[in-house]
Amino acid sequence: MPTSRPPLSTRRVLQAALALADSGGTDSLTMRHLGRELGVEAMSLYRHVANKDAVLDGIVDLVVAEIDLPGAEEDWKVTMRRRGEAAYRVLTRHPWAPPLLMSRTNTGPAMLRYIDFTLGVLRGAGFSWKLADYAWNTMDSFVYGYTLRRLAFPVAPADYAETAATHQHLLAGGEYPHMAELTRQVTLGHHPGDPDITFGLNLILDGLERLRDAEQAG
Amino acid sequence: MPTSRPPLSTRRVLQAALALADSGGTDSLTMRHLGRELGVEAMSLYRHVANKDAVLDGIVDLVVAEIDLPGAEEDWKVTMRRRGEAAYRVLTRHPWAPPLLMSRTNTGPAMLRYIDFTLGVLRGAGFSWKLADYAWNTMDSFVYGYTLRRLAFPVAPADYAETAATHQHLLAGGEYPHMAELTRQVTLGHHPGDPDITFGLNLILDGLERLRDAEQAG
DNA sequence: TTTGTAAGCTTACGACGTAAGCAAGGATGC
DNA sequence: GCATCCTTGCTTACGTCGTAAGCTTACAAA
Repeated sequence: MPTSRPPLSTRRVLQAALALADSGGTDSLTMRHLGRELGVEAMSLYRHVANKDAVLDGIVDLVVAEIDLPGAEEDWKVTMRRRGEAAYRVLTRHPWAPPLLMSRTNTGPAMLRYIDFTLGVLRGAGFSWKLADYAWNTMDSFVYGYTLRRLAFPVAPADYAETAATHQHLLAGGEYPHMAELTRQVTLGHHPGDPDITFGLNLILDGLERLRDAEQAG
Repeated sequence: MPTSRPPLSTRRVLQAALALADSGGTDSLTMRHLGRELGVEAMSLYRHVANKDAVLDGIVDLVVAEIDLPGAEEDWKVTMRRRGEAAYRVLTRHPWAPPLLMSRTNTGPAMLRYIDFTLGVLRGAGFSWKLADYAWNTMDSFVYGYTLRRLAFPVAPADYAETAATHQHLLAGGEYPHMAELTRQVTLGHHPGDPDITFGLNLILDGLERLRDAEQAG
């Protein structure tokens, strides 16, 4: 008679799955491993989740739910920038999540809430429905794309120069002259390597503002 | 004595793998299936590729190599826009590719050539090294993010209104008022749904141009 | 002829997701 | 108090995967 354990539930299964993914990535998230973590056989999990895909969908929505929706600031651009930065922070805290988030159609409640909030902010700032829709799609394409690229190229900004130096030989053949020179610039410390996500966010937000103004003027 | 077949080679293995992925997605790309396609046992493939990851890296670079580099136009913005559109077209022709492309560190020759070309265009347009680096990173984050989102939400523009109508019930609860209204707008035909990739490309390119001008003026 | 080497084959192992059915225990109806 | 059922978790098993280890065959060089 082992120590009695709390009974399983969908919620407990998903939370354990999230913890497992956080500690070892998607590879370590197997039904058997997840069962072991909960002190249970793998097949028992199927009483509480339909299949592994349901587990993946579930933990992705748990992550999305972690994204704080900023309060409604007076300035919509500030709100939107914070929203993008918050998403980036949360997604990089769970590096296994973005590939899942983007390669499956996700309509979990947290995601819907997130989108609804965004539409509200843009409408409040005077965007037409059409432009608001374009706007959040453009923002999110960038945020997710940026996050994924950052994760797939996991060089901390501080190490960038060093890594660049290491890869110099790849570029030495003269086949990629511009990359070679760019790498040299980074190595010399003339510029810091990858842009912060704020760079792109501001670029897009400024552009959207101009489009909104043109729309209102026209 | 079966019909003699051409001998295996890394190239032939990768081409067969590409064809297999194109016809049935990543799921159907298994070593055994790939061997069968080539009239060979699975283990024979390991004479020509290190392991399955090498196959995946290889076919991703084959896809990247399909992206036409536009000729150097007089207008850098036109060139850059075409570049983004070409990438989008190629990647949607191989819908299994973007998730792979973005979730593994890729430095295949086709990718390096693609980046080098882009840097050259931007430098030719008067961008500093730093701004050119930021610029292509921002562009590509958007292009890949947009492409992935588009693939994960595979509603052809023409079907959008219909799909929206189908999902109306999800929104009827009043929990997501802005989404509900947006959906209604789409259903009424007031706007066409998802933006074309050109919308975001132009937005970003205009913003980059302004930054370059400011840089040159400063 | 001998010998070396490369290409492909055979067998096998330890994962994986999950279908099918069983066992035990608590709740419910009489 | 007893019989019933339903819930929860367990056991066993199947087909699939990537790939390690070693074998066979055939041709080229000596």
